[in-house]
Amino acid sequence: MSFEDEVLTNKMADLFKLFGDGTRIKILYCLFEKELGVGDIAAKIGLSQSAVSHQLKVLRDGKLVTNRRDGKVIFYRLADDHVKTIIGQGYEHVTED
Amino acid sequence: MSFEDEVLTNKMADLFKLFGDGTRIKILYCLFEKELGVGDIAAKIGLSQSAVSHQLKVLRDGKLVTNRRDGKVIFYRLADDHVKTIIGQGYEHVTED
DNA sequence: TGAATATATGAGCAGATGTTCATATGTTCA
DNA sequence: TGAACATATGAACATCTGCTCATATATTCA
Repeated sequence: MSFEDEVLTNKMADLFKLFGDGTRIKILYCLFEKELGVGDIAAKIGLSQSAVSHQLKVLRDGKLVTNRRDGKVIFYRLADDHVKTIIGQGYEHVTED
Repeated sequence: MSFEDEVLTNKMADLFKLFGDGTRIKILYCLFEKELGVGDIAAKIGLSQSAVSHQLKVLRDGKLVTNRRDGKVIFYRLADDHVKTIIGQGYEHVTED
């Protein structure tokens, strides 16, 4: 990485910004095992449907999650394995000694 | 990780928050190779001494950097290898295809 | 078609964030 | 000691963020 690459450093900052919020971390962690509907996520983390939906949009725009519709329910899942890897790194750092 | 662990998820979010700003990413990247004084960092990334100093305080409080004084200069360095690892993961994610 | 259910979205607001400007603190050296 | 240099810090300000509330959109099924 060339340090002077303003675009690249900002892209990285924008990526980490997505992980820099408790609600979004919880949403992502919810989806570690299996896809879930919006209502399920909201219930699990104890936030309103609206708040979760707004954050899911942020995560969608950031390409960290994808979704599919099945009837009335829209199921969300993690977009790729980097999400798990990055959260895993954060977890390790935070839980060290 | 127990998902319900509000404290843990917030700690993780606070960690990622540190990486979620272009200026801080640049500062951290500056320090990949060797320790640097505040003035050097400011010059490298093209920001005021004050702005850099403020962000260094944030990084210090977050335990991502440490410093030592040598005469008039205060040298900063990365606190541990997790910093490189986490930025590396972000870099990979951002530069993929 | 119309009611019920699930999700998305826009406006508004309070709190957080990052920069600048001015100034304080700390160190060296003549 | 006092001037010069390096860094830190506080206040002020504009911008960004994440939530709530109200409402729109989409789907199912009687």
